[in-house]
Amino acid sequence: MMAKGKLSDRQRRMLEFIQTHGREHGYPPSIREIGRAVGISSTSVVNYNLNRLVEEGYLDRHQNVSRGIRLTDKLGDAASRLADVVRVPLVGRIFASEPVLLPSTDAPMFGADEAIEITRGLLPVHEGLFALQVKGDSMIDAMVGDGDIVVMRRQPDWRNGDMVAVWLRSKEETTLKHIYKEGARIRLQPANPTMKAIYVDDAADVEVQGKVMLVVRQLH
Amino acid sequence: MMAKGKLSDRQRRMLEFIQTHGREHGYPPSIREIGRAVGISSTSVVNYNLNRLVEEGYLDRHQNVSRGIRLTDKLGDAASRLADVVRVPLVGRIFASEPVLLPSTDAPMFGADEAIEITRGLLPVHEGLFALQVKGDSMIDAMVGDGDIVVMRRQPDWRNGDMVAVWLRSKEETTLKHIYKEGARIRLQPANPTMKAIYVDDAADVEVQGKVMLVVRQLH
DNA sequence: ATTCTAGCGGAACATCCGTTCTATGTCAAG
DNA sequence: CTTGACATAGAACGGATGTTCCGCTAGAAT
Repeated sequence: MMAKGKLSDRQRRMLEFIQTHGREHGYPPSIREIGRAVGISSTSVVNYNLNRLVEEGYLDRHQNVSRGIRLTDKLGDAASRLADVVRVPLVGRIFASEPVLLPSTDAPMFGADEAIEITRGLLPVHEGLFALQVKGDSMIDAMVGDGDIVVMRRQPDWRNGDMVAVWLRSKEETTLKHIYKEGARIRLQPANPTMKAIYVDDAADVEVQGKVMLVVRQLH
Repeated sequence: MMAKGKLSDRQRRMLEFIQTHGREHGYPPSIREIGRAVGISSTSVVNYNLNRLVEEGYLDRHQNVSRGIRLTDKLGDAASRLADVVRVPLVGRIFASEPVLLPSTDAPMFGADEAIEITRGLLPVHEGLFALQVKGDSMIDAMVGDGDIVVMRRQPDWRNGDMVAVWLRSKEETTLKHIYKEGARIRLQPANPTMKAIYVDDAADVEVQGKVMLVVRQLH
């Protein structure tokens, strides 16, 4: 006998199929389609197990409605919750030796064939974002390595402690640093606590290109 | 006459209804439901306008399938691209001084109330994943800082060059390193190229806890 | 042994639903 | 005015789909 709260193998496969079918087709499967997929010849058996899944809280059903099935979020299935994503254009690369290439227009994604998708929950803001891929090992003091993707927000203003991409005019160099205003001068603090800060006397020498919101490193 | 590429008021309302219906019920509306919602008595008229919307690229339709409608992303609707998300349980924290806390069961998300959502495109695999938040600055040689989130895959085997979380039995220490087998001994290479590798003579001394797939750093 | 329940299979049924056909009206082009 | 494309309405048809009923089996409970 099947213990309460447990799912049979068939029921697990049914859930998985409903999940997959919804993702691939945009609508739920019919009873007969479910039966065909998991190897049940009788529609009444599919119906029976669907009702069991409703009892266990995995499904909602609408009576007398074709494909009237909805997955609940009991499985933690992403498709059932409104976790939508933000599409961030990948506008280029970032070197130490060049200023940040800012997106030329504010028109979102216009002509940007490359982009990465980030779930909304990972980002505090969702507008004015763009992404750059770091080239080379020059940003190691910011704990950012070769190939890492930096998601930034285009904004000229900043607050103490923000991590920003700055272009140092005198050095002709782009770096990622935490920025602090200390009286007349500006302190640029590496994220790596074992490294020392840089002090800039002339505030006009630092050009803030954007505020870093997220760093993503993909390992293969 | 209706200009090419333009939508009539009816068609706009149809699109909006299909969108809303999908969000509220989990499945698309039938032709008659659409007609009722936008004030069309004839099913053939709804059918006609649906085909027009397909021509304009707003819809996909499956023939002879009830509710066989899917919205394309032409409207920029987030709901149409909300399926590509993987939910990764955030099972704990990772210290240098303790072994990695592995998820006790393989049952997905069991009891894990905390989780992060990652878009599928960012991860090469979507199973057996769990996430840990790094506590402290002890992983700086892996370019991983305090508060960073490490997404790992539970797997005992590894290949040369993989970045893995290892527990060094003799040192009683957890680190994140690139791992290489060099003859009898094992080389553990920090991600930071300015730092030196560690060599372990006894292969039994290293216990691979998981393979690192992704590192995410959120700046506030 | 008997009873009861969970689970399965098959068939019949009513309805839901997409498709198709015919008819009507509108409006601009000829 | 005539023509033709476009849009709409209504009705009918057939297949798709959910529901229900009956019978069967295996195993646990009595």
